[in-house]
Amino acid sequence: MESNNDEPRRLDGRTVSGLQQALREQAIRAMNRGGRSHHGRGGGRHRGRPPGLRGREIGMFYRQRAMEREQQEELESFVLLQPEIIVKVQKMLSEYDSASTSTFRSEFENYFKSIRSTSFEQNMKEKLLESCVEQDDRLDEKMMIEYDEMMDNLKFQENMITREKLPVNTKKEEILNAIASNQVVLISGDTGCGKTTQVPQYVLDSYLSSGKASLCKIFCTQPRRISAITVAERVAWERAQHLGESVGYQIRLQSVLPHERGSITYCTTGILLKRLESDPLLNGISHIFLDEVHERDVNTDVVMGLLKEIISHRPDLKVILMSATFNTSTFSAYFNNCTNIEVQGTLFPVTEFYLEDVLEETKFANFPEEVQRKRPKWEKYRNKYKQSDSLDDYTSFIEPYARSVQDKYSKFVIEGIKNPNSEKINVDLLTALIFHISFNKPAGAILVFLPGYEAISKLHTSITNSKFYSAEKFKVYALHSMMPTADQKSVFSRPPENVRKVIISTNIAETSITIDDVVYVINSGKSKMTNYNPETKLQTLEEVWTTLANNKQRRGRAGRVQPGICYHLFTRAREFTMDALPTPEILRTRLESVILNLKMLRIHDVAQFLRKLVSVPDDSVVQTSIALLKRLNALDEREFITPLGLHLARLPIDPQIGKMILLAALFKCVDPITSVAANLSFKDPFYRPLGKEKLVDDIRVKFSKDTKSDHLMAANVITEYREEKRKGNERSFCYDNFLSISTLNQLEKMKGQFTDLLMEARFLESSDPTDPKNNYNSSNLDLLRSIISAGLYPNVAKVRRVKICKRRVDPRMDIITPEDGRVSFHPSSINSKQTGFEYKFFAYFMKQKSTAIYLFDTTMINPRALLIFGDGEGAGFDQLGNHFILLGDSFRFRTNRVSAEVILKLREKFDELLQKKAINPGPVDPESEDALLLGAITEVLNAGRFSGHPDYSSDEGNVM
DNA sequence: CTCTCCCTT
Repeated sequence: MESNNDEPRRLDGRTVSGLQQALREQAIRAMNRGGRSHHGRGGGRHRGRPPGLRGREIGMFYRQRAMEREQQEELESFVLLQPEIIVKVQKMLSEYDSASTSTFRSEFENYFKSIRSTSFEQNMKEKLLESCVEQDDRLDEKMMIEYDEMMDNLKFQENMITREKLPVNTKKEEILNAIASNQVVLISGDTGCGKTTQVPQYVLDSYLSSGKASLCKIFCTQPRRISAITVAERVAWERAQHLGESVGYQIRLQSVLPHERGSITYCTTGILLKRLESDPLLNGISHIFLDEVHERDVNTDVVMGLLKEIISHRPDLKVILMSATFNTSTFSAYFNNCTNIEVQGTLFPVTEFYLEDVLEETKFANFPEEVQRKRPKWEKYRNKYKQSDSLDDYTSFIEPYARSVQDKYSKFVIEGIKNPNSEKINVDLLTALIFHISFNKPAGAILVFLPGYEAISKLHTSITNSKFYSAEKFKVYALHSMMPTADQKSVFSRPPENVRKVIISTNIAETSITIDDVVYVINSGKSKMTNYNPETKLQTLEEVWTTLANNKQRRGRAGRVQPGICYHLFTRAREFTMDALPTPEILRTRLESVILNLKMLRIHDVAQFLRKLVSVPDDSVVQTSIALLKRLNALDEREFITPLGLHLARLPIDPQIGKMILLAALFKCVDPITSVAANLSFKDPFYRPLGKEKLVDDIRVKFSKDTKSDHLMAANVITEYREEKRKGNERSFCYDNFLSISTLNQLEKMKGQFTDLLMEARFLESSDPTDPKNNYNSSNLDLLRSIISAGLYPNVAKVRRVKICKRRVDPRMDIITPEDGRVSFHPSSINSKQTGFEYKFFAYFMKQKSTAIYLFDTTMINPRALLIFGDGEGAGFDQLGNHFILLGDSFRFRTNRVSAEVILKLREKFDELLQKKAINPGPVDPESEDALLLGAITEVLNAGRFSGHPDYSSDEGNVM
């Protein structure tokens, strides 16, 4: 350890130890004053400016120096352990040092070694020998009889009349022939053509009727849980059966499985991917349907890449890709130019209008002044102005188009579209158009697509405040994943006659929520999309123009019951510039989980595999993700999966959160931490109904109970929910607190799944998250914080200042991370409402840049926990001879030699313990040396709690 | 001073 080097150095004529002593005293005095400490900032001799500077240069010099100083101070903190703790912990550690090392638990070793040493190819070859499907004559006969019975069923026959009218039915024979004579077939057709419900049935029925049902086991993947269920229900209904006979579904934590053979299972793509981990050849499955491949979600892209390899080892496996009708050549080309059968026909025709038509029809001419304010120079440094096009650009873009249509439209329309503000979302225009339709067009619901919460909120207010609005004549719904309406049935119900239903929605209504009675669609042409910037390593959420594919999908939502109308609120000129398709998700996201899961499949050269996907992610993103996995110790230097990595890969959760629940098992605080993990990996149980934002924020703060933690707030919510449920009170509890029952139930189920898996991996002895055996430390708040930070590490931020403003409700905060500089708590985080903190450090999971870099969920952390559970290049002396200890690449803590020694030793030993536990999983025996180590860690953490003892508390400094 | 969306035997 560097700090062991006690070689005295001379600095300004003082000995190192003397200077240290002086600095320490100065630091302690500063802390006693309760202010921000300015300890150890060079002596007066160094303050002078270089000679020869003049005028402005002098100012620049001081400004520069102040900035540098501030920057260093931002990242520097102070930590000292109490002497009595040091003695105690050193004693514990010396006993621990003599302890024996651990060996592999044998069954785990075999499994681990097979994963590291075999390849994906080899594994498939081995699995091929294990099983093959054999025809079962008796089963075939039994199922043929059942099939005949089904065909005689009147209900089945009645349903068949409707089924035969579906467009896909015209291609039934062609499809069956293509599947029979090709291993891979692409079927394309638009919404409503019937491909999802019918094609798997065509295949199944052909096997049933030819007496080969035992050779048919169909899986059909869906990108969404809901569609897997609803499609399965629909298909069972068409067959006049119940779910669980020839049709079933499987989604996470919920399934109704059909008969083992001669059946169709609708499942999510994630389920198939998980199954591939243990069953890479999909043994027993005869047909895989991949539905909605055009959506290009990560899972579908990865499954396509895997299937491409699998089919050569499974010549009897049939793969059927199903897609909308755009971009089909991409998929066909990907599978060696496979046959593409295109199904013509869809729902009802939809007439399209564009902004210029809408202006003409509504006579709307009221766009804001077109002249853009000449910007002061400094504004170009502010993000929000950066991406807006200049007026000149817009003019040269719209002029040619405006000229080409000037004879077809009124002058005010041409002037309107020449105004660049006509491309911004205009609530007045939207409101005018909605009332125009309502009062002048035949009955039918109106669906408005807007980018996000803010626009929905504004339009909702504008409509309901309008003089044309009345509650008797209108039923207005806002649809957003965070609003209760998205979970309720009311939005589907048809309103009484003469009542106009208006739905204002995000793109949730593009695919996830289908409202049948929509006849009018208003497409703002905007949507929000996350992106990942490999250079800044930041996830962003940006408002973007929709693509032609989005427009088509939105348009189609108007034609489900009758011919419809779609109003696009952009010009035909703008449409011409729009992209054909959205960027595939795999190009917009981080890849840690994908990579770890590929490693589980024994694909060692992940980068090479990813290069074979339909869309190849940027290599720098792959490398960044691998680097993080190495840092988490999930991969070793040669990028092989480690024992820890293997445990993390088996958990259905991000590796960082997986690490958190493994630690919770070791530290016996399973209930709250699995709550945190479920919450982070699924979704927030709080609704945010329109107009209730402040109320919900207050309730969140109430649930946080002064923990200064969004994570523990969520854990408190789950605990209280469970308690209320026990009393039979859950409905009113959820209603009063804007909570989603279905989300809370799913979170509870996920917790159970985590503990099941932890027990299976032998980290726990009880699979009940609430079992006292799993929760000896669950009320130790500081420990809970530490486990959260250990999991989320290296996601650390530091609050430098909290300033209470008279004019604002929430205080202003000065927060930084080493990678990003200035960041902010997201306004929905309970910590954005706090007026002071006991510690300056915060762990976060989600960081996203929109109008600022926001941390969405944060927990205040004892910096000692970060030092023990984090990483860094150790410790040493700075130029002034002060001891310091490093956290990560940038944070630096001033300390003394013994404190540094103890902390680094704990860090090292804890890493060892985790690795030891990974190869020999098991709970920590309270009598063992491991318990001694955990005890020592707990000791240091507890002693570091803010205790009103400023001499020895760590760098909490009571940020105010 | 704010919240596209989806998912894991």
